[in-house]
Amino acid sequence: MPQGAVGTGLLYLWYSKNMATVQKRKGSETRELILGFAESAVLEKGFAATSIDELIAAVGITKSGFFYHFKDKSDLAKALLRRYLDAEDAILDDLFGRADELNEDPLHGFLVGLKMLAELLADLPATHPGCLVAAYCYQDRLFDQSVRDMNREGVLSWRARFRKRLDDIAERYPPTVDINLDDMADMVSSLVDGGIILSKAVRDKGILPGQVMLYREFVKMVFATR
Amino acid sequence: MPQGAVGTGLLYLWYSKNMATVQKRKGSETRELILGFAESAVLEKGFAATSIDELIAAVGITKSGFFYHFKDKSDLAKALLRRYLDAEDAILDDLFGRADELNEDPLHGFLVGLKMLAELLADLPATHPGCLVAAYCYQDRLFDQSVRDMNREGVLSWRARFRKRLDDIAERYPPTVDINLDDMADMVSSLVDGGIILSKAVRDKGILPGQVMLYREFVKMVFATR
DNA sequence: TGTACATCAGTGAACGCGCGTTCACTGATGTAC
DNA sequence: TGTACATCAGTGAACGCGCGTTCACTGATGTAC
Repeated sequence: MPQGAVGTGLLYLWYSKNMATVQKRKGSETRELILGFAESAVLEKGFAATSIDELIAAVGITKSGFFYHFKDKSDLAKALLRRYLDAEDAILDDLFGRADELNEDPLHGFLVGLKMLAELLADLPATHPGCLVAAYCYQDRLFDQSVRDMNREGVLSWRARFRKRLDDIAERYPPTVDINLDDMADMVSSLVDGGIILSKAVRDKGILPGQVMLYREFVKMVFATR
Repeated sequence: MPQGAVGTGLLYLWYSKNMATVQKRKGSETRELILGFAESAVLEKGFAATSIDELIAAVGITKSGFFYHFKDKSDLAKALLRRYLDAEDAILDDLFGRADELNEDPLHGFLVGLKMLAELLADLPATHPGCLVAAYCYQDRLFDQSVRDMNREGVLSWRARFRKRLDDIAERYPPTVDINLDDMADMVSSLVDGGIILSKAVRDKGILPGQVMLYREFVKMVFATR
């Protein structure tokens, strides 16, 4: 989820280092640059308002150069989401993987992971740049079915990821209340996506990590050892 | 928040009744029609992709007719958000007002209100059409400062609304855990905005009310009478 | 080691369409006297 | 009750700019023999 900021940040860094000296780039590097600028533009203005002209101006190629990398604009949309979903997955795999290594109890591992997630979110330099899934949701009609399906699968993969953890926890710590674990898994996505919106709207980057910490509190109460 | 659906639905109804027989409309009715079509278009495709042409085609006036009602497109954006925020406020006032009448205990009143909110959301004919605040957040750069400020105030008014309730509850039922009540008030917005996104992405209208009911569970646990 | 050809990563010019905005004008209804 | 004027709710035509897309072409690098 924080990939927006991290990825974009790295790209800018790369850009200032490698572009200052004019030199031949590899095609895949240009493609990555386009995707990087496109992602932050889409999160700030939406897909329709992000023009190919502004992307090529930022990257320093001509329009035909763009169409060498993407067959049309909707191909860009697809590549953007694919890249975003993969990056998100990698970050969560890494983060919760590290949390698990530190702790073999499923509940404690999850709580540590949530804390690390909140800290990662709190350490972003500015407010979270946004979630592409959310952005695409609110521009649904712009995309074809394959993109909408990717978006759906993205959400469902988060559900599956956290549902699995909750199942492992529930096995050892029976819930103190009657609760739907799919809903509780979805709650992570809800609070992150909702928290991003609140942080952006209020312009207070603390709100998002605060919401994650509240979820952590909720988990502790649901699986409290009485 | 459900105003999107409810409002739009009513407008369509009005439209089919009153527009079938060609007759002179009052200007304010035309304006409302424009706003209704614009709102659902913006929630489906974003503001930039919503053209004045499509709105006037839907309403049945010429382009100049549009500019009689709105001085430019950004004036439409402003009117859209103003109307949305007011409608949302009215709905919440009404809903929690009714819940309070049924119950004088602040905790029980809140729990009843949350239940009613979840039911209202569950009873929508389709997935929730979306929250304009969230849509605008993800198209930030399209709007001027006054619109961004309206969005901010919208979120903060939800915080104040629910914070007040939580304070009243906490006075009678001391929280069982150490918790930031501002964050807990924001959680309603988070879960509603996040839940809308999940419901839209997964195309399952049950997710949103499910998230509200989880919040209700959380409130019960935080203010549990031991 | 040299040459032939293929692939990669683009360039440059042109295209037409849709967009938001402006301007002079209008016909029906409302109001003042 | 009749007339003069104002306001309301639009119309019609034109504007230029920016957009996504296409097409024929190119110069540098990689690969086969």
